[in-house]
Amino acid sequence: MSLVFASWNINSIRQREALVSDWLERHQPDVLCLQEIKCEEHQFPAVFAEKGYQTAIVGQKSYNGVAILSRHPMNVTHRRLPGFGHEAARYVEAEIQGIVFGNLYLPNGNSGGETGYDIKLDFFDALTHHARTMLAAERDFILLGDYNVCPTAEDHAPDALSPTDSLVRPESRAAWRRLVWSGLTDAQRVVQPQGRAFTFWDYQGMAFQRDSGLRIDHALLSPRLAERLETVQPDREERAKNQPSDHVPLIVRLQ
DNA sequence: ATGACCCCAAGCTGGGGA
Repeated sequence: MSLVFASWNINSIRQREALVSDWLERHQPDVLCLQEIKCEEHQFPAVFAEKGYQTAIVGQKSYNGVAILSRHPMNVTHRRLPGFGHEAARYVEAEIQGIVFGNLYLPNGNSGGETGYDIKLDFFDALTHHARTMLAAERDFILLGDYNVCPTAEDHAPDALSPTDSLVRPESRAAWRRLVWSGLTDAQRVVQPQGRAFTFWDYQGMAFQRDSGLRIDHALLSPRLAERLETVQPDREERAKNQPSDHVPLIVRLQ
């Protein structure tokens, strides 16, 4: 039996309800993790529940917000990232089919000066601690979402970012490596060790047409799940749709 | 040096995004 799940920063679920509905019809994933839903729970479209998906929504007004849609029974385990002391709606976690799905929207870090950037590193520290706790307990888990980090120079087009951008700052990349090297597997880099696998293209400057993109949406797998990995694919077609999100779904299939 | 694009809450402008 295979399991298909995806991560998608949707940049307002209310603006893109129809796009997501259409995508779900065509792909029929077991689980879809959304970020930047940009609404409160009571504003989240009802259509997904009507289609038979269970929903776990952690929202707030205007900004951030994450949600998990699941075809299977779901047990919500966290509505905030343990150890992260900020109120923003950036993490929701649920156990589905014996697997823990941690759906995260990591702070961008470019706003609010160094104080704002430190919040990004704080989130990374808390996430790494949480991952190590689950590794020690030998849980099967996936940490997926918008990490707002390009792990290496191959993960952004040469002209896509300033060298001082928080997505490529050395401290951001070091924090990423500390997390991954705790014992997790970057799914995309198993099926495609090198080269471009962008998941984001800016709205400005014809970035998609020029393929001036970033790889910032990631799925990290615990050891046993890494053994089951079949395919990983950013769904680039979605970026060519009318009024798309600036991110595309990252689709993962496990055996 | 500035704006570019898009979303949101407000309210016709500004913050945040990446």
